Order: sequence, then structure tokens, then C-alpha cells
Amino acid sequence: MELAWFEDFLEIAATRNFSTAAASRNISQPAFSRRIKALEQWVGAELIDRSTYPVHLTSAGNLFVPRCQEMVRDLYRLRTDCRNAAGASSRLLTFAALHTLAIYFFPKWISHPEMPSAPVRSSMHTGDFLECVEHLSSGKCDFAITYDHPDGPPVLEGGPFESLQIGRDRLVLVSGVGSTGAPLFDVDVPEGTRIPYLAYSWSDGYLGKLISLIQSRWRRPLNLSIVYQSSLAEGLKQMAIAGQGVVWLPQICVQKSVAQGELVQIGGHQMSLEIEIRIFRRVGTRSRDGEALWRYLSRTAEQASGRNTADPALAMR
Amino acid sequence: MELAWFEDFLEIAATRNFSTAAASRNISQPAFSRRIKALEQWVGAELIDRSTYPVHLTSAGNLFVPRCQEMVRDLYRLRTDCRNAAGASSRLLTFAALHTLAIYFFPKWISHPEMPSAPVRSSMHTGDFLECVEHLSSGKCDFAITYDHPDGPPVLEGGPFESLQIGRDRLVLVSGVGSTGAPLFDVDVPEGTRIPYLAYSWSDGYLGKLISLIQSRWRRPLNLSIVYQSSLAEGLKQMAIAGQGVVWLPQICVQKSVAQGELVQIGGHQMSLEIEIRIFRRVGTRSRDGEALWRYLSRTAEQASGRNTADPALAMR
DNA sequence: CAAAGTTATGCAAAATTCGCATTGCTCCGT
DNA sequence: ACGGAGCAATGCGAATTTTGCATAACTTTG
Repeated sequence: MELAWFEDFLEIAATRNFSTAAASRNISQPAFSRRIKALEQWVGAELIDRSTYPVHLTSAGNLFVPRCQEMVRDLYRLRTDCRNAAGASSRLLTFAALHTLAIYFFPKWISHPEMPSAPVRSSMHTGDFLECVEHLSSGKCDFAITYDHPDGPPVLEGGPFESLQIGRDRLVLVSGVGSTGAPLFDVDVPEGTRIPYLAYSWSDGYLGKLISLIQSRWRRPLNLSIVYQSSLAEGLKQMAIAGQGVVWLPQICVQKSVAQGELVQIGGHQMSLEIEIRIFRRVGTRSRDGEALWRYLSRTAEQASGRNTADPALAMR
Repeated sequence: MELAWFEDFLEIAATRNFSTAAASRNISQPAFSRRIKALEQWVGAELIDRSTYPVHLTSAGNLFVPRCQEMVRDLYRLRTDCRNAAGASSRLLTFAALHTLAIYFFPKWISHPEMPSAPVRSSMHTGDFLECVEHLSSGKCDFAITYDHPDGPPVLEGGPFESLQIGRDRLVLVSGVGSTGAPLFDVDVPEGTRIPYLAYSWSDGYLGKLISLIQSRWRRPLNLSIVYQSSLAEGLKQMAIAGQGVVWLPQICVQKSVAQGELVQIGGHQMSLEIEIRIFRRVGTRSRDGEALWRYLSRTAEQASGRNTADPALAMR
């Protein structure tokens, strides 16, 4: 029996529609259907009567709802109480990361059960690339997690930092779609055609440099006309969905929207760039939990051919 | 988060030993270790302090124990209440099965999430082969689940029954082990050597016939001296573990004991026989839930080349 | 009456969990 | 003091579970 099934059930109890409830729970309708059935198998009684339209709860189901709500509440309260009880005894590890990585990468990464037991508490500052660098340099955080590329500006490599690769991603060019599912904009257009462009802020010069690399590989110059600028990838994505232009975004950020037909990748592989996800820390920093995390990451990074740079010769600006 | 993790934790809290707790929970120590770590990840706090020997609970762990006990109790109470609430509305399906199948096969089989939602209530009568046959014939149960073999006596095939294959097993010959792990008895011995034999009861003549088939394939007659008789496979197994003799037992019943070194298979493949697990019902019986189950089993049995016999011409004795 | 919406199922792929083998360590018995 | 036993964690491949896609069978809606 899983907590997720209880939460699934509360959703179907509220919506009385499997498809709607599934969407709310961010899983497909068939998977949702199976989960509810699995819950009913565990309970040993039907909770949902499917012979009506929409479905309704059985008498067992009606009994189940309030008790289920109470149990879910109690579970999370117990978890919070335990965290608070442990709070004084475990060290906080602090991170800075790009928004995208904070939203889409970090939660799954930090929750991996093979992670060392510590850290179990973490704090996250999100910002653009320069903010992450500044936080790390000035000691405001223990680790910074950013994108990186061997051909990118060696902003962090030149400083007293060391890094490990902990994942990979890909910058892809996407466009919103019309009612027929075709992209609103494309790059395979006559030379000089104006293409509305959703750009990263000037402070995200790092990504700007990478994007320039991609553009320079295209068969001819593009007339990209900046119509919006932000350092929030999520905001840029929503603008693209709204049909405002094209944007380079990390795949991790758009793969769901692409799968759901809200966005479409354009320009193919040539208009994309594989990038690394790297974790940085200042050379010399030592904390027990930080060391445990670093040691674990060093072992797993050996499989990902991570660079481990420790060159203190050049101080950062 | 899974209920199993809560139960795991209560076990480690009681024993303070991962290996012992794992054994009690019927999983391996590494799997147990990972589960506890997964629970701690979900909680977001260490519950076990591993720096002491034996381990002890952290302050969060001490807080967790009573609340965890209460939640597990509430979960099972909720399940029971729902079953009772549903009881009046769902039809009971009754089964008769051999002890072995009732213990080792039926719980996992009936709990398969792909099963139709009904039946969610079942009643089980366990007995030897003849008792199962009698229950089915006289209408005391809806279904009988037994072993079968094409070369076995066609006890049920001759009656107004139909059947489907729902699984397979193997009769294997096992012996207890000595302190060195070697079998106490073997069949590859000089002719005439007396071998203590743990036999099925006379009423389990069906299995006796199958076992005779196996024996007839051995390269020479064996001097099997019956020292114990029972229709309870589990009892025969315990007698073998205790070193009282050899016994043919279904693999499903002994595979764990063999893996744990309490028993050892002897005589190899030649001294074993693959058998089918079949479900029987009387031809013509109809109940909504029974039909749903049968329809589902018919579909899945198509992959297992199940025989479906429906010959009412010959009444059973 | 056709189209849309609904839930369930088959199937293959993806993800998770498992057990085995082993490591690195601590404890215990001699 | 030392060797063996016991302990918990980890790497790895296998086994199992869960998932999403495609689709079926059905009901509802326009």
C-alpha cells in the first residue's frame, strides 16, 4: 500500500472522473486506473462504483474518504514533527541553482534513495547564472548547481572551485504551436525572415554564449528579433506556449510540454546543444555532511567522466 | 511512501539489528537497509543512529515509533471497516485448495492487481485432494484449485467439470541437511539401502500416483521406508528439515528452505516432475463474480495452453 | 447517429526493487 | 592481540513493478 494511492483516491473522490483526477496527479489515465484498482485490492472492497456516469463512491468509499484524509494529514504531520525533532541535530546544506535545475532536476536528484542519509535538510537559492556564481564565491552557499559546457566561458573553472558532473541535459529550440499542431515559427525560412525571439537576460550571458555557439553552426544567419527577455526559463517557456516566439530551453524543462503538444522542437539536432549539469564547491571547504555528499558524488561521477578541477591559481574576479 | 516501510521500521525499532529485522520481514538485509534509508529520505530525518552497536533510535526515531504504530493500526482498522461496509454488497467466492496452494500460491495469485475487482472477498477451505474434489462435487465451494498432470489419474476430468491452468509447479525430492550442508539422505546409493520416507496420506492418492510415475523413471528400485504420513505438505517439510527422511514436495513450498540451506534437492531433474496448477469449477455454474473471474482467467490461460474440459457425459462417482 | 468522452486492458519500455557478492568496519572469543 | 564472526552499506545485474501508448468497449453528448 502506498501513500500515493491514498492521495489518488482523494482526487477521484473529489472529481469523480478518472481522466481529470489522473491529470491532476500528473500520471496517465491508465496508470491512475490501475492505482485505484490496486488500492481497492489492498482494501478488499470496491471504493468506486463505475456503473454510473460519472462514477460515484460506494458505501465503503464514503467511509474511506474522511478516514483517508485524516490519515494523510497525520502522515505529513508526523513527517514534519520528525524533521523538526531532527532539525537541531542535522546540518543544513545550502545550494544555489538555476531556476530550471531547482524546479526540474534538484528535487528528483536529492531524493534519490542511494544518496547518503545526510544531507536530509537543504536550502535552495535560485537565481540566474551570475547570482549562483556570486553566492558560491562569497560563501553564501555550500554548492552551486549549474549547466556547463566545455566550450562555454570558463567562468568557474578559473576560480578556486572544484566540480563534478551530476547529470546532462540539452538546450533545444522550441516554438509554440498553431491549432493544427504545426510550429508557429521555424528557422528553416528564407533568409532575412524576422523571427520573434525570447531571450535570456543579459546577466545570463553564460547561456547566451552557448546559444551563440549553436547559432554559429546554422547554415546562415538568423534574423532573431528579441521580443522578450527574462532569466526565468519557466517564464520564457510560457511565453513560447503563448505563441510569442522561439526560445532555447533546457530539455528537462520542456519535454513534458513537447510531449503534450504545447510546444514543438524546431531546427532539429543542429539547433540543439548537449550540456552538462555540474555541481561546484569552493576548494578547501569542509563539512562532514558536505564531505559525505561529495564523496558519494565523486564515486558516481566516475561513470559520467566528470571533470574534477581544482586549480586555485587564478582567483575569480 | 509505503506501508511496508512503516512495518519495516517497527521491526528494526524492536530488534535494533538490520539482519534480524530483515529476516523477520522476509527480505534480504541489503533490501531492508535500502527500505529504511528510503523511509528516512521520505521523512527527511535520520530515524536510526548507526554509529552505535547495536543501532539505536534517534530522537526523531523515538518520536516516530508510537506514531507509526498508531498509523499502522489505523490503516488496518480502516481496511477492515471498509471490508465490513462492503461485505453486504459483494458476493463471497468460495474455494477449496490443497494446503500448499492455499499457503503459497493463492494469496499472491488472488492479490494480483490485474484480477477483476470482484472477487474481493473469498473463503478458503483447505484439505487434501479428495476433500477438494468432494467440496467441488457437492457444491460446497465455487472453485477448487489443485495440482494436475496429464499422466495423472483423470479424477476430475471424468466429471462435469471444466478447468483452466493458472500456474505451474514442480514436485521435487528433498532431504534435510547435516552440519556440513550435505544432504542427510540421497537416492544415488547402493541398491537395497533403506531410505526413510515421508509420505502423503493414503487419501492423497493422487499425488501418490504422480510420485509413483517419478519413481518408475529412476534407474533402479528404491528402498523407501515410510516413517511418517500426513496430508499436510508443510508438516512433511518440517519433518524433512528435522532430518527424519526424504519427501517429494512442490517447489513452491520448499524453494525458500532450499535457498536458506535448510533443505537440499536430491536426485536432480530426473527425480522431479513438472505439474500444473489448475482451477476447476462445475460446468453450468453461474454467478456474476464467478463469471468475471472465469472470463479473466480464460483470457490469461490462453497463454498457458490450458485445457478447458467440458464433458458432462460421465458423472463423478 | 456520429463524435467525444470515459474506464479498462494488452503490451513493451522504463523505472524500481530485489538478492547476491562484497566491502569496510566493529565486536567477540580465544 | 588477533582471527573469525557479525554488522550495515554499496555495486551490479536480474527480477519485478509501474508506466504510457494504443486501443477496445462502452456511454454520453450534441
